[in-house]
Amino acid sequence: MQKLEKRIFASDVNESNDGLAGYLLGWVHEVRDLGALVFLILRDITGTCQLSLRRNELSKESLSELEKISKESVIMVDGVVRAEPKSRLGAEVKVMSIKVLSKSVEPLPYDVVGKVKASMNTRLEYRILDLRRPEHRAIFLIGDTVLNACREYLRSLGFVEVRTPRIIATATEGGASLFEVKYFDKIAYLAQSPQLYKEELVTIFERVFEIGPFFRAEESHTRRHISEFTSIDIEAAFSNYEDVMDILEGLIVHVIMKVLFERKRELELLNVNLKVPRRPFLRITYDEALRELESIGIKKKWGEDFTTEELRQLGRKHLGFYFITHFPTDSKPFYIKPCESNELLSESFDLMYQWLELSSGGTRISDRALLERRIREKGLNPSAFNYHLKVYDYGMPQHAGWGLGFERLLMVLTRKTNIRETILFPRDKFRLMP
RNA sequence: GCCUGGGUAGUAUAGCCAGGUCUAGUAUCGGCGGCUGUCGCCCGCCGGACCCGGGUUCAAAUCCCGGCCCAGGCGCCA
Repeated sequence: MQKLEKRIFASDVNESNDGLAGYLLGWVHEVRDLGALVFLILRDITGTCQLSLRRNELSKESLSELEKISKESVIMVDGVVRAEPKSRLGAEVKVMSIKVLSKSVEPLPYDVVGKVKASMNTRLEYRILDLRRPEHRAIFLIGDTVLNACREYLRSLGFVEVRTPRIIATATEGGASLFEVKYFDKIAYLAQSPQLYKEELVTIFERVFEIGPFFRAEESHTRRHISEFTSIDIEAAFSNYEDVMDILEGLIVHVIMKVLFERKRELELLNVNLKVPRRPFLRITYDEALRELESIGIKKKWGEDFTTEELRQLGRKHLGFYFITHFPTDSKPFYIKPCESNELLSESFDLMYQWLELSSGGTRISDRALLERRIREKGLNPSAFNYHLKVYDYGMPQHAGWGLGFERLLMVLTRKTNIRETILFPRDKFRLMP
């Protein structure tokens, strides 16, 4: 087949390109065979477009290629873009020749067009077909913009991107929920957070961030938990919880503006009407949240973390993004700094979107003696943290930071209610494949 | 870890509670045929399924027990 020199993308197939000649590459999304006239919907990275083929105008070779066509086959066609009022899209490609580059099997185990519903299990079993649906692919195109916008924003504030180990010798935040791995003749663990490393690294770079996968061996089986997730983490020297809350707010706003600008088409595909939230985000304290719950008849013992039902109630009241601050010190990990005015409270916060926890952070303890005390109070063994504690002897500035769940943020931005939809290949207690 | 619900063609479902009329219905899908403007094309014919094992019963997709698998909720967390 002779190839015209210019590749035309699906998004080029519109009225203003009437007369444009070239070739198209992509996957057969749909086939509508009317006999003498055949319509194919072609899908490429830019979207879908319609191809029209008249059997009596095709060569013998192209006709035999056309007989091989099946949904999801990879094809190449030569053709011309035509403004076409008879097509609802206003334009189509009049095909001169067609070649099947890679034939797909029939029947496919999964309906890419979406005429028939698929269960979450089927979708994940055939994830690579599931992702071919434009509205599923759109989630990850938005995700790409989110990651880019995060890097752009944090670097603009002087943060340095770092990479810390995924394979660690001991727990960072308590003993539970770690995956064991065989490490030569030793037992090691998969990191559940970069917490201690990023704190140490502020003594080198002052401001660091890391975007990467972390692992939690939680028994959770819910729509918002997976065992391998992506965390966006920052840590900043000479800063407290309020400083990093401002950064988090600014990041969310920047990300949303960027997504609105770069991913209009994807947002439309997902039918999402995204709005830039107004700053500053609402901030309520733990004690205020407790009073709000009490006013609707939920009495809660002071000191405990919120249950899911309580968060749902708070989320009903506070739509959109908001912070809950000043959690009881004992409900937080050992490295969170207690308030100087009241040691029972901590300089901590969670960023919420309605009832979903997106991020949690705070001012960290920068004094070694206090940190050791808190480790002990948490029932952990300080000697397990020897390497970390030593760092506090070498000049440790006040610092603060947070960790933001990337997939959860993506859930919020794409209005998805199951986190498995916002990660390409989810891992949970029951799923290790594909 | 605890609790709840579910498993019927490739996919998604009806049927199950109240066992027989289920030779298991429908949609999509696949095969064949027809169709020159479809756009979730349409029309006709054909094809394909009761998770596994045991039990109850004259009779089991349906009831009971065990197993496997899946979905969701709680606690915990991002």
